[in-house]
Amino acid sequence: MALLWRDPNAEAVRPGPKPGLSVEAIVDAAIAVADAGGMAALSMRAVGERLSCSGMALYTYVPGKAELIDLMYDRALGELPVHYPGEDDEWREALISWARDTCAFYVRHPWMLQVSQARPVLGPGEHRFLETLACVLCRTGLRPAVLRPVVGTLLHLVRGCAQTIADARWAPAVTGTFEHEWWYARSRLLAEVAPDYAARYPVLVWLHGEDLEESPPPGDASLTYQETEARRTFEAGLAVLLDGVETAMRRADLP
Amino acid sequence: MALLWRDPNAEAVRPGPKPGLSVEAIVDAAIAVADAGGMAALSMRAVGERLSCSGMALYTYVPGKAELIDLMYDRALGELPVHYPGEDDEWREALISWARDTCAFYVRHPWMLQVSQARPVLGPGEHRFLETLACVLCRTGLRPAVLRPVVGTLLHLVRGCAQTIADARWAPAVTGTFEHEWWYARSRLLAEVAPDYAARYPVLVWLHGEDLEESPPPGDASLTYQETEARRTFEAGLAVLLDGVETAMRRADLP
DNA sequence: TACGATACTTTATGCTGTAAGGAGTGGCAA
DNA sequence: TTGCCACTCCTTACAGCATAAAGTATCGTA
Repeated sequence: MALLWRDPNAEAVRPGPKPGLSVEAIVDAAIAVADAGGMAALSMRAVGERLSCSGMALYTYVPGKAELIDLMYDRALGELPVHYPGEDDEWREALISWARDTCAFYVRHPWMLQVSQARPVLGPGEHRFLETLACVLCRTGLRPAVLRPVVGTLLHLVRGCAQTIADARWAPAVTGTFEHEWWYARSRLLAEVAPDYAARYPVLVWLHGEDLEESPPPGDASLTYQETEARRTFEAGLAVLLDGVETAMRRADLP
Repeated sequence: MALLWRDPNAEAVRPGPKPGLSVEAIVDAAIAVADAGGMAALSMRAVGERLSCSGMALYTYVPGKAELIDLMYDRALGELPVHYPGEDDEWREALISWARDTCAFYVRHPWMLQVSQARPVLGPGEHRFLETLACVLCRTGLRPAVLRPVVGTLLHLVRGCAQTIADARWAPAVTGTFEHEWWYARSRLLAEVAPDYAARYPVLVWLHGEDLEESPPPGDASLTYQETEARRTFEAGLAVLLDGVETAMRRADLP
């Protein structure tokens, strides 16, 4: 896709009325729409409205919605940092920083998680993004064949956690109820409809402690229980994963 | 949601014409539609067509599309196995079996991955599913506080890999091109549009070897390159993660 | 000045979920 | 037996979606 790799400065003088818009402006507006209302709110009309023109006007600059989404995807990735400095033996700290930045990024732009990876976008933004991760990972000294699955696993963890956090934040807006109200109503309904709960799911009850029955535990009051739990999963899961990478390094006789 | 926990055998005799449909039949038909055409093809009219009735007839049995999706989600989870036998010290094998079954399940029903987790469904199917995983994990002897993030991380890995595999399988149907054609066209385009590729992304080139330039490596010919890579990520990523769990067990002075 | 390319609009088509209202069915009380 | 009415299912309608097609306004250039 030539649009992805186009040079924004190359402008040809052509007959006809001056363009009132630009691909850049359209992509930015589309990102703003998707950030505010999610992928579901991203319609050509909505983007056009933000730019004070009809939805059809966009088709002059962009072939269709699919291509616009590709452009949004690649452009948004550009806001991520590129360098994670540090010595080779500090790869773990760098990787944790990378993961936190990337997770926060996906939470900021949850619609990114709904872009199909069926045919990777292959734009400069995605390449830059993967190059950054590869740079950090190659400090471990592991071979490409070992690192490649680690790349995928890290991405799955980061994206999964970001998805959960984003879902938790959207929930009140979508369902119209706050978490504690919903939680209270559901647990009461559950006790009514499945009175033998503790007997049917003993291990689950053990695993979650009393969470399903009592109110959310104290913590950062600005975060929902779901989000707190998702962040715990992120930090602890990342630590477990990196422990596994260290095991692989030990097996390969690396420091 | 009482519909989720309803007893299918409890039938009340009521006036009026005999119902020609049932919630079960509708949910099954909806699952079949979504399996065949993805979440995008799941419309009330499409489900009605499969049952030889209008889309509006479904509203007699189900309050709306959202509730139907919840029912589909919970019912589909019922087809997963519940028991993963073995001694306590064979938890690793059991967990790998669980992960493979679950990944294959999500690949069979990719629409499951698009069901929002904003407000968990809380039906019997989901509880059974999580109880199964908890049963396998508690064999490690680790404490709930340690295991809970492992549950989340495992789910993220399995779902992420399944998503990638499902995307790879859908790609030809959606884009109309086979993987090798698409790959060939894109790499030619890439070389044209970014001639300095190897200089701009040196570490990425190192990480992927010559993948971006040569044809897919030999392997199971029935699988696409993308899917092969996704399966490698799954197996190797799972191994790394379980190595990390073993590290945690060693720290806790467990066998 | 006239041409023709470009920018943008309006209109139309066929999808979507679902609200509203109408027609037919059949168990039960009178 | 008759009438009632809860119930099932249908048709119609509406707003919103992507986008194809056609029409109009603008402006560099011959």
